Amino acid sequence: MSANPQIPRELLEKNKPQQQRAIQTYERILSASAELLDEIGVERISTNLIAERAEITVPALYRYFANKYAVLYTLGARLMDRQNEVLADWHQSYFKPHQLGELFDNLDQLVRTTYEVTAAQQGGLSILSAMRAVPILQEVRLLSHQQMTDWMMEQWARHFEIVEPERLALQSRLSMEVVTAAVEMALEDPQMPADLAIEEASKIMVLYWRDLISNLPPKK
Amino acid sequence: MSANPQIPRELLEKNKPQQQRAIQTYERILSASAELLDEIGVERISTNLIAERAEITVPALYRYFANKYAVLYTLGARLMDRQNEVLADWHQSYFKPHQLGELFDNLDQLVRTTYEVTAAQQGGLSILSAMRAVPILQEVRLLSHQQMTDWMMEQWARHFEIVEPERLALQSRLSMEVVTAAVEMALEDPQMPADLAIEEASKIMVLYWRDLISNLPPKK
DNA sequence: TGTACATCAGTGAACGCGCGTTCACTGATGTAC
DNA sequence: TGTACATCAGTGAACGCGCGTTCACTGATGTAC
Repeated sequence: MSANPQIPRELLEKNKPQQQRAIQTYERILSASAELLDEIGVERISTNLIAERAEITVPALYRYFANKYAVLYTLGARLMDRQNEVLADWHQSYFKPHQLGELFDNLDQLVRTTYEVTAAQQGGLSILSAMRAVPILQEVRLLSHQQMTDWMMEQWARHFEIVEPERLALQSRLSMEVVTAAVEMALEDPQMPADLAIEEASKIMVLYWRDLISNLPPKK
Repeated sequence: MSANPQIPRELLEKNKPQQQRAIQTYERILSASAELLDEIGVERISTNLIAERAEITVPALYRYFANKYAVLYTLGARLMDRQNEVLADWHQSYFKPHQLGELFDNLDQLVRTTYEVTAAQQGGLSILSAMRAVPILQEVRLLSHQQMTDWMMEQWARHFEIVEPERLALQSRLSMEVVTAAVEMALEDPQMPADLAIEEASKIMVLYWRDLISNLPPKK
């Protein structure tokens, strides 16, 4: 999990679970929290309810987490890490500077996998919205997106002459937000046809990035 | 304010403020709530804090609102209405079936005005995130977006032969989400250059909608 | 293999506090004649 | 213009409850010899 120096210390873990039994307890806390986030939202969740759902007592929760927000932080960081891993893997597979067509042909895979990873994480959508709604958690998402933007910039700068780095940074960042928005839209509205949403989001991204490279000189 | 039949009755208003003094109280409640949402988030806000900030007693709040969520609902509905009004006005001004170039030339105005309306509403960003995070409020945003999607569809269907209505519906809906995502991104990250974000979001929309009409037959 | 000890994991009971909401009320404003 | 009455607006005090967190503890697991 990404241990970032800019995250307040009280959100980080207290005792790490060491024995088998403890790891199970730890995971049950996270899993119960994810369930409750979906059911009642971040605004009604409580350590009492989490402990009850996880079938432990409250002080057991405080053995591994400094407070309520540390639990939510851990869920959030996990989801961010998974989403970022999807992006990095995809880049690894399809970013070939002399054959950018490959990138575009497989953009839908990136969107689809991001969707699937988020859908697969218990309470994924609720975790995302909790990260936006709770001030102390807002930085988690922000930092994660900023880091990924920087990373993407590097990939491009390695092979192309970047004329307007600020604009490329924004394009990268905005792309992450657009994909996330499409995924959230597909997940939150039960009537929404997910496949079509993924398809259309991919189309947007292809148009947007094709437009960029149409005037991007390769590095001499 | 949009009085929608699908919104639970307990969110709707109790006594409407009638006298001058009462209207002031009512507005002070909303304004205090918006401030607190920004400062501590939806998860820590309480009727006690709202009343204190608004310099009234708690039962005065309960005169006009059935409960805590009704206050948040009112803030949310106001913001949605303003955003929707921006979209409708803009359509009114620039949607000319035989000169679609006008639409594209002025797309940045739509994004910019949406940004400004959201930035101008006290606590705008926090209200948006609260609507996503609290289950009972989720429907407000969803219904509002669905209604606006339908309305947009109508505008297009009046002048063009819609071959794939489901896809156009999704394109309309996704466009709203993308613009909202860009606006939220610009508002939530203090380092973000808002102008550039607006510019890029507009570019995405132009590319996306140009691509659509390039193969859209006019109505015979 | 047994046992003494150290460390890890989880519990029972309690705390003070702020929460959302309601009640019976007083005070302010508007209106009919 | 005055006054009696109706309606609107806001208050003081109280309620029971679940909240987040901590304490001193018992029990389970691992390890050294």
